Amino acid sequence: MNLKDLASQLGLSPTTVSRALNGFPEVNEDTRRRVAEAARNANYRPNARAKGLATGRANAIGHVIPISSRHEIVNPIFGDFIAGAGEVYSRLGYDMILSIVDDEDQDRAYREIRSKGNVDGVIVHGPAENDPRIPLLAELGLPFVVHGRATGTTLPYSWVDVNSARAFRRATDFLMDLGHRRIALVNGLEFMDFAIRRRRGYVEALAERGLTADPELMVQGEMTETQGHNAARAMLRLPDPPTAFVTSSLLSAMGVRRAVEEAGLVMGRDVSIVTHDDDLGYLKNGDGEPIFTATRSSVREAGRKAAAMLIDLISDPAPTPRNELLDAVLVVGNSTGPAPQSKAPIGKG
Amino acid sequence: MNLKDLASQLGLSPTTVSRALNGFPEVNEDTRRRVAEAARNANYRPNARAKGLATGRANAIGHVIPISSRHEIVNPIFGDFIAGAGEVYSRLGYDMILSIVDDEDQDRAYREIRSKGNVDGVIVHGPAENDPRIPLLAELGLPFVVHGRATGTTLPYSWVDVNSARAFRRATDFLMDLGHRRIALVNGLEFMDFAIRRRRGYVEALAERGLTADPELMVQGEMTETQGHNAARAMLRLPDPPTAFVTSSLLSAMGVRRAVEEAGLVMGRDVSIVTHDDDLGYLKNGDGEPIFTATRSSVREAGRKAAAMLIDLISDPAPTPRNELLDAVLVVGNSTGPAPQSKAPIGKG
DNA sequence: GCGCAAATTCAAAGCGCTTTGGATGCTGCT
DNA sequence: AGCAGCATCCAAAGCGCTTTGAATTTGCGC
Repeated sequence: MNLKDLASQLGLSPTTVSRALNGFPEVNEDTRRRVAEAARNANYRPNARAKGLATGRANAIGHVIPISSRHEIVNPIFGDFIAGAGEVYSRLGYDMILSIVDDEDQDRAYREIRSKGNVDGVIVHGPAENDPRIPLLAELGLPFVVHGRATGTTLPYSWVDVNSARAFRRATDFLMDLGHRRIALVNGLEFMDFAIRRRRGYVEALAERGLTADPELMVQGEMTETQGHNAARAMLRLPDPPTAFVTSSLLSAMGVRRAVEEAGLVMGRDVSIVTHDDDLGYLKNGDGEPIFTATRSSVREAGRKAAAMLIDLISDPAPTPRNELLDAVLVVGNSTGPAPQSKAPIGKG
Repeated sequence: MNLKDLASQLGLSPTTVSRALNGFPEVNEDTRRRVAEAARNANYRPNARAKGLATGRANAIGHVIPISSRHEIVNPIFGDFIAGAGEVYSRLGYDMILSIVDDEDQDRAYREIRSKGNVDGVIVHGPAENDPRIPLLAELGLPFVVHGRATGTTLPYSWVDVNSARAFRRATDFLMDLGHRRIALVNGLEFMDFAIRRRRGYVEALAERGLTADPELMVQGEMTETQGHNAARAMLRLPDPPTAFVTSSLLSAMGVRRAVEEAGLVMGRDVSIVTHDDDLGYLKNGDGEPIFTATRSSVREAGRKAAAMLIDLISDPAPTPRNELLDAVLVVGNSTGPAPQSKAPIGKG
């Protein structure tokens, strides 16, 4: 069932039917009703490709997921981001096109997307420092919104990001207020922009109180349970072990907790943990009362915001870069408590 | 830069250029080379919409992700499945179109997809018992492959699935071989097909040794850390607590472990755990030696298989249903050991 | 009853590609 | 020389929609 069929079935021209369905003013209200009803009955849906060809708009947004051996980006947060964005897309009649692209092929992939013309814009995931995709997309003239920011980029561009530095500064401050001085950082890979900012927030908070970050207490890596476990186990064996941890993900925090318990210590009493929590659908920080004290910011919400921003950008004839900085809230759970009195570890002065 | 431009730039007709690029035989090899080179230099890429319109094929596969209040399917395994499928798509020149659709709208969504004509086929995710999508898609004549199966469906259809029943039978057998008799099941939601099969495998294994499944030792729910924790905590307080757990996901298993440790018990000695492990990129069951004894089957691999199967199905003019049953392997980690001698719990019985 | 503007409707072109059904030239054979 | 057969190439139609420009109808003031 196509436009022509529908039109001839109604005894109208395709022109009129098209206009009736697309809400143009120059069509009689009676006719419009008739058309709408016939379309509904016939279960008519305009062919997306033809529509796209005719209008020049694809009504679709692209997401390019880099995948590589360097870092496994089949990221737990990706699903939630997509879900948030998807809500907006389906509400506004957009399709979402996903491309899984090898890291080295990114340049080619974006150019191809551009010339294939099946999307009106793209969302950039997981920006790194000086991310080359930003100048590339600007050059290609393809509208885009970055989920995160890219330190070092001078070009203006649109983004939605969490105030990572601020979140980690608050987390660190919170621990210092509780008397902690040896605070470890279990971070994501530090070529990723968010990880850079988180470390900065952590380092600055320490510095403000005259402390310097101890390299032995900072690790970076894939944010997995194992990472947290390995890092914490090693650190807790140091001569002067940390009394608190700041971690970049709930999974890492869970790993830290396991190491804490294996060491015969009690979380929230002997060792405190503050984690960042992306508030994922399937990885909740407890239902109701939080398990971990955390800086929380919903990735799904970020997905919604980014999608809405991009569509806004696309429909604006002379778009100027937009951006939105989301603040994480600090929720207090059972993983934090006052620093243990420094009955200094045995054997230490 | 479009076909016409490229053609006139080469002094050829669009027809010839099209044929040259698409590998038709009736074009001179010299011409073909010239065309190919010019296309490369101009960074020419055929417009996907126009091509689709002309050929009637979309060169895209749809994935409809149901999202609902009933169950949060922003599923941790989804990302990995997509990654696997995406590899195949990009290799074969297909796009992946994701639709996030409200549960109640599924019927409408599939019909819409059908008539919008922007995909050549779809992958069905998370089939439930008697899943209505299967007859619907068959009726619509839209090629599809199911990730999983749908108990109760009589129509033949194509699927890729893990032998869940067998995996859980083996897991249960393994524990019984170690002497366990009180074995709990922490399962996914039992309107999902995989959960039904897992329970069946578990129940059958018990029955084969003359045991009947104790309803008190079976729970179903979202497979989260909290679920595992809550379930295990409750069960470990029973007068006759389980000595072993079979869980449906690594996250649940992590929750069970936490409850075990909170109860002052040792995993692998006092309480054994076998879990199913989807071998996700960011949620590894240890690196190298497994943490948990597990039935392991890569969801990413399943994604690859399903994608390849669907494309195969699409290109076959008279497709007959295909299917592929993957077997999970049992990997032995540190979470299992002989059942403790029944020096019944202190203060009990 | 006439002219003009507003309200409706339509025919046809065009989006960028593929594909059908010829053209055109050339070779080799009779 | 004449023709079949092959290798190449091309013009034009068509995919299903939107949109431009024009035609037709209607309403209204005089």
